[in-house]
Amino acid sequence: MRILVVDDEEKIRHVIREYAEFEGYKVSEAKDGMEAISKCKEEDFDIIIMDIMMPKLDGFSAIKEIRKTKNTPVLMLSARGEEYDKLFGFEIGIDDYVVKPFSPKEVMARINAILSRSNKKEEESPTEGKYVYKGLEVDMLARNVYVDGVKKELTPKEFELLQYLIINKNIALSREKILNEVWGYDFFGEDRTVDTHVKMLRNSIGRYRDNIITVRGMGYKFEE
Amino acid sequence: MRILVVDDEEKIRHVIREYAEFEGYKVSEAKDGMEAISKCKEEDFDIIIMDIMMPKLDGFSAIKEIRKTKNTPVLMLSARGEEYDKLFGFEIGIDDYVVKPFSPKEVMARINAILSRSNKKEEESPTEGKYVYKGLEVDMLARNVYVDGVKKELTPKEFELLQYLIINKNIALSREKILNEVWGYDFFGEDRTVDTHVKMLRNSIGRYRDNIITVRGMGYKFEE
DNA sequence: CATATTTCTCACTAAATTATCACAATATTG
DNA sequence: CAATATTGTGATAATTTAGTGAGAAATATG
Repeated sequence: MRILVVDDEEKIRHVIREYAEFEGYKVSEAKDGMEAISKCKEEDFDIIIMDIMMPKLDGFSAIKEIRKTKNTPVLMLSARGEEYDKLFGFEIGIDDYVVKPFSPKEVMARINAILSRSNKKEEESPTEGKYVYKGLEVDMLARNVYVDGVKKELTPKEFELLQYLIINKNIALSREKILNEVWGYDFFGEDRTVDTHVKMLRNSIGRYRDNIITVRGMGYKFEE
Repeated sequence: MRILVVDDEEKIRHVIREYAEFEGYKVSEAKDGMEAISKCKEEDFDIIIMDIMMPKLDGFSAIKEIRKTKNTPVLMLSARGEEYDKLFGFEIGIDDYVVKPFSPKEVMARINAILSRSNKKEEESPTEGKYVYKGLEVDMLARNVYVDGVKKELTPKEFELLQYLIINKNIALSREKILNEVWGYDFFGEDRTVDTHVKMLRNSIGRYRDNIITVRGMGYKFEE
């Protein structure tokens, strides 16, 4: 089950993500209406959680646009009072709405309610559990890395980079994509930064350094 | 599974009873807050369905009173608009709510959702019994902590934090997640508060302080 | 309702991490 | 092979993060 959370506040997105992931949903985020539309073009979601007031493009307009091609259920978020009346008069179908500040439990209950109407089943994401390749062991939950039985202390970025490479093992990843996924869309630095972190990561994983392959002209990949 | 339906309208109570009994629940009724309180003293319910506006004692106050001794999940009923704002600002956890007029099916779906969630949680968390690691003994029921045989007096938060870390041992927990689970979703304070409590907890558990590992850029974990 | 305890925030410090740069090394191309 | 493009890497400055003591605020206790 995939959820798209659209809100300009990082904290809101995060809290919904936390709860939704706990219940086994796969969560994507967008920080405004424009981003929501493009994410919906890339991927099919089972439900969209959408704030009304956002920079660039507001929630109503975004839904209007998305609904031209898809019929994804929508749960609206709104600040107290804000647009309250419009919501009910809105000509496009909203499946439910919640007023901020909300309790995450409530939102989850509503998400579950909407989704149970159109039920499906989901898969396990490889982000959890342990990845083991020869003497390289990466515990995604505990955030531990062992090389031939020896625990290695990785910095947060090193770990997240390794995690991302492993999740996408055997796939060549551009620096840009790596920056977007590991650093976040709000990072506006050099793409050579990736190189430096790959260097450090390689140093941290000893003889498995060679499993991080340089893809010339593009970026890197982890190869088994 | 026992349900308590609290509403001053006989018709409402009746329709919920019909549906709930059909699904195998045992249903009790109360027609106002006072009656609800006394019924809860007599018997333990698995869930309470409670209207807000009622004669004698309203739903909020009744829940407040009941929650002093029990932690029964609550599904609130409310007329549209009525007390809407209060519901969200309500300091006592409501598990869900439904706006009248409602469809009985929807109410049943929500009841089932709440109950399956609360059952799950009990199974997953070994909150009962004792946790022993070397000379560290944590009695979850008695809320006692012994370090090498010496009893340590922890503050409530210290204990709950330790308990949560132990229940999730070997899992890296973000500050945010810790706040959500230990402090509750209605806590909107600093996430550095966790740090301070970790500091105090570490001081309280003597040589086992090192088992509470700092996960840089993320939070903490308890490691055996 | 005064006192004690607990909880939370803040400010400061020390330490770790990160990003960038410059240059070296290596690969690619004509 | 020389010229060019691309990646590797050491050094370092800037930034971020966690530990902590002090004290305010909230809560519990008698």
